[in-house]
Amino acid sequence: MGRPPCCDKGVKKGPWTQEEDLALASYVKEHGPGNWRAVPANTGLMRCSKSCRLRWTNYLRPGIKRGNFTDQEERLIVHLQALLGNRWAAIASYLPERTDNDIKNYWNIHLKKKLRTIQGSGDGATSIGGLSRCPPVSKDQWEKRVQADIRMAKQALTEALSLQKPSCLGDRKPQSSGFSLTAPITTTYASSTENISRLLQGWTKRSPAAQADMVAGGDSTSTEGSATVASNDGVSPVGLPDSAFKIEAPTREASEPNLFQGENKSAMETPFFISLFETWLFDDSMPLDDAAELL
DNA sequence: AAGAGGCCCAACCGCTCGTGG
DNA sequence: TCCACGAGCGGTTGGGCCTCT
Repeated sequence: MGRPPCCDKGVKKGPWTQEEDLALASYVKEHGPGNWRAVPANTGLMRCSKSCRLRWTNYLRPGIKRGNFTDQEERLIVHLQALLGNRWAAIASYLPERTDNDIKNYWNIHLKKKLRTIQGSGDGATSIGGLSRCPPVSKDQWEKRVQADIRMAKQALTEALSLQKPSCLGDRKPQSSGFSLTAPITTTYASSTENISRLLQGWTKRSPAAQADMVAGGDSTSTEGSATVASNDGVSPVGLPDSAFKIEAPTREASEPNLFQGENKSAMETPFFISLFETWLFDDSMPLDDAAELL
């Protein structure tokens, strides 16, 4: 398996120029993302395929929001990181408009520091959502605070998603029988030629038929992670096909979130965890401790 | 004003996974 | 079943910019 042979020799490295960006964007607009290996050859870019993909995914892709993270986004990241570990692509799938790279950077630069401060002031106990579970305030106070944080995060997430497809979020409560619509969707423009073509045509509204088409059509090239991120210019999460049940998530057995780091990235075997997670994330009435117990 | 140090982001590297032959 | 290859992910780093002294 080794490294791809594309990054060896004769490839340009370093910052991208405007011309290169233009060439890449034009190519993707015409052909859609994917088949990155063909990009350098067809555009004349002296970049390796990986570099092209990265540039597109993290910078050129439409719908990327740049700049400061909002409080809600920050909290959502903290909570998701506590649950999923350093699975930035998975976390990014819950944050439309943000790339995994952005989230990763933001975590490493800002949040890690913040959490260290928080935990440093506490007893360093296991935290959920980055908040010490043994804070100096009373448990009730602390729980309320956490609930408020979660509610804000949920609101931000809901807004982000509903901006793009309100109809799909009518019932946000996850169904116990399986996966809900609030989950990250694995079919997205970033990995779908069809979607990117549509997206670049500036479509902002999709008919139910088109949405159904996307779901039914599936996307053989879609995988997970950053590719699941929808843009803010019209692409939105859609109904989830069974085949899309590939979200990366820790297994139920793992009780310590950070143990998830570096573990096998195989597809999740059961919707159980996701269901629980979403229950926790979206159910105002679920006490944090209960959720933690369940996890 | 200028140098040092820190911060931040874009990009790269190396590994793993998925898929097709 | 095995192997090769393309794609994706997470960790790390280079270097520009900003702040402090």
